[in-house]
Amino acid sequence: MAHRSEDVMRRTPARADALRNREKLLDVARTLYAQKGAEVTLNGLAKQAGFGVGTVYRHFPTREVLLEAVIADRFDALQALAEELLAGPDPGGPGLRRWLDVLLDNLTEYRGLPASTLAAMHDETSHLYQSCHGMRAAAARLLRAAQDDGTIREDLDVSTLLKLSNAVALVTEQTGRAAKELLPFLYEGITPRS
Amino acid sequence: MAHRSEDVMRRTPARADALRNREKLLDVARTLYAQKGAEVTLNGLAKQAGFGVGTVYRHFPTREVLLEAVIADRFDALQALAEELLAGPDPGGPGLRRWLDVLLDNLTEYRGLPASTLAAMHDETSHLYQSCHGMRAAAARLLRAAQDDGTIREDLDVSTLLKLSNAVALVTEQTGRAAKELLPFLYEGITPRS
DNA sequence: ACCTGAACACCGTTCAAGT
DNA sequence: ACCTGAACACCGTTCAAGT
Repeated sequence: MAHRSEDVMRRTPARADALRNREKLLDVARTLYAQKGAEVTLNGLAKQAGFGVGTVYRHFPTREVLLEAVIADRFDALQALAEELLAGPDPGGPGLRRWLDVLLDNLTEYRGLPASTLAAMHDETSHLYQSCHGMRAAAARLLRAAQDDGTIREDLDVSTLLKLSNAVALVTEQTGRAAKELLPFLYEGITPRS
Repeated sequence: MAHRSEDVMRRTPARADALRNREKLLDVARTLYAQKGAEVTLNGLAKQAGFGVGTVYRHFPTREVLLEAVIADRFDALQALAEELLAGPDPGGPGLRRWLDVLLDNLTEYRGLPASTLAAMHDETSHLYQSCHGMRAAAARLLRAAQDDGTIREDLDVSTLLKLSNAVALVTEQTGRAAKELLPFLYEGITPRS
C-alpha cells in the first residue's frame, strides 16, 4: 500500500531555484543547438551555463533527455497545427501535404532530431513518447481525412507515414543540402492509383 | 616538374610487415563490427589487435576511414552483382528490384553504413568515393534498362534512387527492426503511372 | 619506414561534501 | 532538496623515441 513516492514522476523540480536553473539550462541548450547542431555536450552545457556538472546531470541524466526536453514543444506545436488544419477549409489531401511540409522543416532544423523522433515513436519509456503520441494521434486524424478524400492510399498508416518523413529528414541530415527532391517520390508512393 | 611524391597516394604500405599489420587490423575490425555494430573505437581496436595506438592511426587516421576500408569491398560486390544482372535474362525491372533488395540487406548489416554511403556519394575526398562511384555507374545502367523496360519512372536518377534506399536503411537502423514495410511505398513511388 | 606508448585535452558519469 | 566540483574511466589525437 505505502507507495514509494520518489521512484517515478521526476519531471518538475520542487524548489523554485531548481526550476529557474532548469529553465536557464534549457535556454542555453537551445542556443547551443542553434549554434553547433546536436554536438551539445553535457559538460559543455554546464560550463557555458555556469553550473556544476552534477546540476546538469540532475536535470538531464543523458544527452538524449536534454534534446527531448528541447524539442518536446515542437511536437506539441505540430499537433496543434494538425488540429488547426483539421478544423480548416481543407482538411483532406492539401491539409496533410501542408502538414508534412511543416513536419519536414521541423525535423531538419536540428541535427539528430529525426533519430530522436524515431526512437520516441517506438520506445514507451522515452520522455518524448507523450508529446510524440499526441502528435501521432492528430496526424492520424489528418491522414484519415485525406484517405476519405481519396487522395491518399488506404493501406498507409500513420507510423509508416511518419517513418517515411523521417527517412527523408535523415537523408537531408546526412547529405547537408535539403533532400527535397525525394519528396515527389514520397508523395507519389502514398497516392492511390487511378 | 619535380612532383612531391609523398603528398597523395597513401593507400598501400611499402613494407611487407606493415601490409600484414594492416590486414590484421582489418580482420579484427571486421570481427568487432560484427560484434558491436559501428561502436568500434580506434583505441579499442589497437588494444584488441595488440598494436600501439599510433600504428592504428598510421593506417586509419579516422574512424570513418576504417569503416570505409571495411565496406569498400561490399560496394565492389554490389557493382559486380549489378553487372551480372545486366548480363542476365532479366536486366530490366526484375533485375533492378533484386539489386535493390541486396543493396538494402548490405546497408542494414552494419550500423553506420548508410551514413557513410551518403557521405561518400557527395564527398569526392572520401576514400570510399571510388568504390561508390563504380557501384553507382553500374546501378545507373541497371536503372536505365528498367526505364527502357517501362517499369521505372523516367524522371528518377541514380542519386535519388540511392538516396531513397539509404533513407529506408537509416530508418531500419534507428528503429531496430527492419523497416521493410516502407519498401512497397518506395517501389510505388518510383513506378510510372499507367 | 614503420611501430610504440606516454601525454594531452576532452567526454560521460558518479558521488562525497557542502548550503 | 538541491548544488558543487573533484575523481574515474574512457575517447581521439599527437609525437618524441625507438627498431
